[in-house]
Amino acid sequence: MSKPTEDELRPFFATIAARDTISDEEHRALVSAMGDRRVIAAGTDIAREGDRPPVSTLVLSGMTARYSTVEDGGRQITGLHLAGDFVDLHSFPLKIMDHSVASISRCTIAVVPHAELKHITEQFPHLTRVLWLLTLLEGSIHRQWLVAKGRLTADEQMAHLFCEQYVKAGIAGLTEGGRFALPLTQTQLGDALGLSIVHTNRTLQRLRRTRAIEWQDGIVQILDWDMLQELGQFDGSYLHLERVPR
Amino acid sequence: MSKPTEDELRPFFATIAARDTISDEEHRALVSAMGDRRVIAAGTDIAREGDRPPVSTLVLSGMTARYSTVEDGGRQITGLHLAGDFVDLHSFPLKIMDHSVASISRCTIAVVPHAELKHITEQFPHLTRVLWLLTLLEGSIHRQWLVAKGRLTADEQMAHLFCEQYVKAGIAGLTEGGRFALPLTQTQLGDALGLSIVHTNRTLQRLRRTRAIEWQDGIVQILDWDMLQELGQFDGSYLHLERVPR
DNA sequence: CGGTTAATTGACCCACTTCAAGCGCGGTGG
DNA sequence: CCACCGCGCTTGAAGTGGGTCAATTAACCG
Repeated sequence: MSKPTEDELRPFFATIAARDTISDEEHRALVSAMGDRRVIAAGTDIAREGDRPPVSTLVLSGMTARYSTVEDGGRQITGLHLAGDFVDLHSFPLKIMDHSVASISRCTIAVVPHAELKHITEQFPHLTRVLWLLTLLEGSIHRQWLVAKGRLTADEQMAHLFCEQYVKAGIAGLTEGGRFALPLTQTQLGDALGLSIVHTNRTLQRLRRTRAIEWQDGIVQILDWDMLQELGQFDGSYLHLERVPR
Repeated sequence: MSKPTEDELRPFFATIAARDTISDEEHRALVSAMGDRRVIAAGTDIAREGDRPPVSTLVLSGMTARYSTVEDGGRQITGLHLAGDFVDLHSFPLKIMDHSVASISRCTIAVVPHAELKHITEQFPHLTRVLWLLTLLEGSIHRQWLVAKGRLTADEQMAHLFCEQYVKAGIAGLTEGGRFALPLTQTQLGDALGLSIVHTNRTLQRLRRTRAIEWQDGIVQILDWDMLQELGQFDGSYLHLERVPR
């Protein structure tokens, strides 16, 4: 149990820096709002539907997913989160979780008490707008997933997801030579795409056969970014990668 | 051209009041932030993808939709908005529109300059959290649509959408005797559900045959709420209808 | 070395799409 | 006044993308 190091917080500040500049004072305010870091095993629920968490969770390393389940036992993953993502920052204004968040791999997380966030909204209006922005990026990604699920084929949708994860990892500084970690099982990938396992497997085989990507042992290697982007009709502008004063 | 009346703003304040209580001072701050009201014809774009709107738009009457288009010309509606909805409040922190918003029926709208919203974030931290909350409800609804699209059948999904629209209209005070306005064409309904027109039509016929709803001339009449809710596996908790201090 | 979980494959089925056509209605221009 | 058009809705028929069921293999693990 200890505060997260500046190094562990780098992906977080990188995701902010990709959209706006914050002052040293704002930076310090965020750092001092952090509670202790914690390591959690793969497959652990971080927050559950119906919870009223007194803290929000920042991912320092590893991958998490938000998901909901339906009556017949089906599961839909509605978001994938890596280091730098404030997975349930929205529980600060919303108060009650309307879905669950779980670790997918072993993760390091830091929690930020809602009382600290409240203090930020009272003392740092610009920083508040930046945090607000972070929660809205989520919504933007949700919309893109909706478009993909509603109007693209499974092949296009899967390519789109790989594009998105690659760009997101890049922002957080977690790519190297076109490689990044995607420690998902095919079942989980299918739950994110809203596809059956069988079809997920076959779609993935087709995608691999295009030689646009490789994916082994939880590591994706981009082989042909242009092709992948075209396959997925990917246009990253919904990720709002412009440094604009907010 | 004139400021919106208190009467026109009632649905807006009702959507807030369903989640939190705001002070008279906060109420006045919102009212005074409003710019002139405007009437726009059906089928008009209010904001377009790529725009950098200097204002956010509040719907006073009528229905609007947010949508994106894909390469083959397909359109996906990612949200439906009625009186009381702040359709592009998220453009305040995000700055750039990542999708378009259009009027579906003839609408009355009011615009709120971003400068006014900025002022609110500087002077009214609690009100800021409430506005933040409003933008997060959007995300919550997006997630629910994702779950429906990914894991429910077309019949379930359509029933779910009718449930959601009914509850949302109720919050805004726009229902009466189980009736509310839903001035969509079947094509638009299909675009919201991510279905073809033909299948939308047939799914709607099946739904009508259950006698859970009637839908004529843009007016929905709920006939059997329990059945509709069950058909759509609808649980409204994602709409966050709890008055909780934020 | 048995047990479990992830990935894979085959076979069959059905929910949803696409293509095509027809109908009713309101609007419009000659 | 009517012929014509476009749009929204509806229906039929045929095709297909993706689901379900079932079984096999491979890797890991205690």
